[in-house]
Amino acid sequence: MSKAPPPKPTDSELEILHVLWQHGPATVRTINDHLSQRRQVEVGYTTTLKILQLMLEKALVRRDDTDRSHVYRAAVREQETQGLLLDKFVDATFGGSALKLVMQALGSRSTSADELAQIRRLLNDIEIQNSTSNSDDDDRA
Amino acid sequence: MSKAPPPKPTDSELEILHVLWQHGPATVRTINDHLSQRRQVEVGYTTTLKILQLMLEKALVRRDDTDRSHVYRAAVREQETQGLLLDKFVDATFGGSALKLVMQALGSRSTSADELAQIRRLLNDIEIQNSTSNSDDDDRA
DNA sequence: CTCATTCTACGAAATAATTCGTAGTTGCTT
DNA sequence: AAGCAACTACGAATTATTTCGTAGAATGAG
Repeated sequence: MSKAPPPKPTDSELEILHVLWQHGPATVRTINDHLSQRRQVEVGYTTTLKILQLMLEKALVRRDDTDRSHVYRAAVREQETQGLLLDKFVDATFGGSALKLVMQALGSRSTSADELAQIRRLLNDIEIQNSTSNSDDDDRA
Repeated sequence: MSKAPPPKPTDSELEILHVLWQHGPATVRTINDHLSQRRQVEVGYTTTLKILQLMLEKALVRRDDTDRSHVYRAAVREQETQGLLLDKFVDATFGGSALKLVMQALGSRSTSADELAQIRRLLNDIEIQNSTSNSDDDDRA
């Protein structure tokens, strides 16, 4: 019983994870540069450092401190983390209904024909999965 | 230029808004009872009161203080609020891609055939809207 | 070697959210 | 009228997050 699952990252932590997911392992300097670019206001170097140190304690990142400039890398997967956050968000905001979420996401927003097509494809895949895994669940397309 | 848009509600505030959206205007006592039921741990009465007072300042609720027990009601609409929260969430978690959000929501989750059908219907509606509002935008299905 | 630069560690301030205790008021019951 | 119960207002403790300054160690240039 030693493994606590990594906790929900905060907003700042998530921003850093995005950088790591996109660019791979990086030093504080590099991460801070990316962060400063994406923002209107610069981020202090030690701010980024501090957050990374906290993330290390929370096991959201790992670090290689062989060199003087430590190299951090994400310790949680992008999809899993997004899934975790999504679960909480759906519960808090849509009372647990993923359907409502999807309706809201598609409804109040301009979605391109391309995206709609992709979603359609996904729906097909899911229905195929459902019917093959569940032999008698036979709804026609 | 006096109207600031109501700010993003916090988690607790959202929980209270859910109660108000579902049950309509209510006293602190009533709201607190609902909250306590949905939780494993009871919520202190004054905790709920305090949050409602803050929500009043933020203009997330209005209150009728005619009677000694003030009656609170939501001052923001459910759909608009959910849309606001969704926007921020999509930005923070999926880099602004609603598509990724929908894929994740549908993909890593068991969605019933019924829900899938509803989403299909929604997709159809959207495509119809797209093609009728935009005369020359004629993409075949 | 000495100095300037770059790095880590850490303390601490600022802000926000959540929680609850206490004081004081109002209204009802006996 | 006296007392009890319920209500509002408000201060304050607690926790989490974000921010940054400063100290001290390591590195590299001259």
